[in-house]
Amino acid sequence: MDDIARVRRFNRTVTERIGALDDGYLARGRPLGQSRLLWEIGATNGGGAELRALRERLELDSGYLSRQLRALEGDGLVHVVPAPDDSRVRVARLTPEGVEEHAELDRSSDALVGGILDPLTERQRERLLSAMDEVERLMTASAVEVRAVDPADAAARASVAAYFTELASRFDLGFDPAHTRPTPDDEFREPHGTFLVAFLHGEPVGCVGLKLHGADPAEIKRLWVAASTRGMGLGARLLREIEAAAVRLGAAVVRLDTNRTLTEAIAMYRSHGYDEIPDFNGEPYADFWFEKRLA
Amino acid sequence: MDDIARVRRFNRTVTERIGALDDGYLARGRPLGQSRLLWEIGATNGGGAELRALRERLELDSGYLSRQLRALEGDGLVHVVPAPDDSRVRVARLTPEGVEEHAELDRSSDALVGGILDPLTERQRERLLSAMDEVERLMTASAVEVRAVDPADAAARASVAAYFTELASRFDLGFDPAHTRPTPDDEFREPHGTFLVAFLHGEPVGCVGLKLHGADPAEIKRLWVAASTRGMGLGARLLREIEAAAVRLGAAVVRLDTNRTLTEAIAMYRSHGYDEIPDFNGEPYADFWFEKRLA
DNA sequence: CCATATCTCTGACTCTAGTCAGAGAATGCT
DNA sequence: AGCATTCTCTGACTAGAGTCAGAGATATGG
Repeated sequence: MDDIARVRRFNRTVTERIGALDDGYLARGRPLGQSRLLWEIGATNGGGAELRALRERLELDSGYLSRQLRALEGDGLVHVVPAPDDSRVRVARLTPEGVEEHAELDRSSDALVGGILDPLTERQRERLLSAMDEVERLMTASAVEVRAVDPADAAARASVAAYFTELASRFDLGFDPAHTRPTPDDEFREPHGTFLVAFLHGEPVGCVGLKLHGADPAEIKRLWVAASTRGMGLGARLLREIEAAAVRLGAAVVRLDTNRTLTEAIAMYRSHGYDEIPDFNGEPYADFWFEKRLA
Repeated sequence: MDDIARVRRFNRTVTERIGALDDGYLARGRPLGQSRLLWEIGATNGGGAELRALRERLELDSGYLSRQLRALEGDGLVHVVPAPDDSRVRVARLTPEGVEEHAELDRSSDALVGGILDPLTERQRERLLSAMDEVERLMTASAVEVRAVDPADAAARASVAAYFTELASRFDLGFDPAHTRPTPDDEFREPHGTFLVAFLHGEPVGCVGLKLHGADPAEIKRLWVAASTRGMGLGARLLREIEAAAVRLGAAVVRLDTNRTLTEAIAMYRSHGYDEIPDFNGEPYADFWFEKRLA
């Protein structure tokens, strides 16, 4: 059976079995939209959910949301009050009955999941759960989109900031960006270089920069993968894409430096054809230097 | 993370990624219901689809179906003609434009599946597909429902017929039900015994019978699993459930006979605590006899 | 041949989801 | 203080999905 048929078959079985779950049972005699909303309000811990945040998250029309809330208020499950600091903004909060109803949704969703797991033996269940984890991880990985972004762009800035924070927590001696060799934005812009950011659901979850040095080898810098998306091969993907960009921009060889505490990265460089070379840039925080000749 | 959270997480990722597929793109500017219908008509090979069959399969109201078909007819994608043999029945058939549109749906669905697979490396893709197969198999397994059924019931008859057909094709010397020791329905009815059938989507996909012999060991017979549902542990499940039924009906020991060509069954009996014993019933088609003491 | 059942179609509904254009209140900016 | 902006709400819609009660045509069993 070919790949596409396998995916379709998976699709059919899964939606039939799990789709029924969401639609039928979570509704509990109430329109699905209202249940979803109730769920989402209940998921925001503590002080209630701002309407504008709900609208954003569920992508609802403001009029539509308003009406849905009124229906839930009518059922006594929710009450909507002005936000304390800004009384244009309103906040939805579950009433005690709403909390109870939310818990009930929770329970019936649990029961439905149980309906899938219960008929299986312990071993089958364990295999199903691992396979689900694998599908979930790989489908998430395939939802990641990598694209070139201006280094001054908010997503690029956020990625680099996260990268520096990560270094500070991992390096034995901490990390201070001021002590590293600085890279002006322009060096990560074409034609001097490029900067790639990986997005998942619009959030940056990884980055990598490339800096050309004329006829000398180009330099790969700022390779970062968010903790939440590790183990999905995203590092390797960023490396592949930045190598492709390097080729496109005319580099025949790429180099990079790294710290001895970044063991996964070091292993990855080695397994992707990078050879260790002597210090080529005097970077104070580096312990290893690598080089790869591109096809 | 507990099991239920794992399933929910899986659920969220999968429906987001694959649900978008069905809804958004398969619609192609046409209401989803009509696309589904078009798809289903196209899926029936050759002579078109009888409306009553469509109604059954898609669980549609007859008025609703009628209107949907009219809309598709209006778009020139389908034409509906009376069935040649019974002109109360009508048959929907794709027009050449309908065939083209169906192929287009097919292609765009392929493209969306491609969108999931393409960003992955060859190895990741292979892992995703195997994990999908595993999820699909185990979720199908968990959708199987086993219940006691009267041996004269259509589902029981169909199961036993399928079982005999299977035996005929596997035994070296064929199989003729007339030559085996017959079992009147009543012996598979409580209090003399019981008969379990496994259903998947309402279709019988397995069965097993139990025949009590007073203080002597009870006998397990007619253990069958449809070819389409092998490798899901359904045989073991039927065995477990019939053993439980035996205990409930007061049997302390169960016995069974089997033919040497049924190697998977023999392996299963051994691994489920059955010990080989001498011929206890003189069944002409049997080569092995097993016994198990129940807890 | 007649009564009954089967199958499809039409008309008349209901519900849910969702969109769009403002109105009105509160806030922020200058 | 005055004006633009932000946020929520109301009214007035549209469209899809689905239900229900027959009507009309055709088959079938006695």
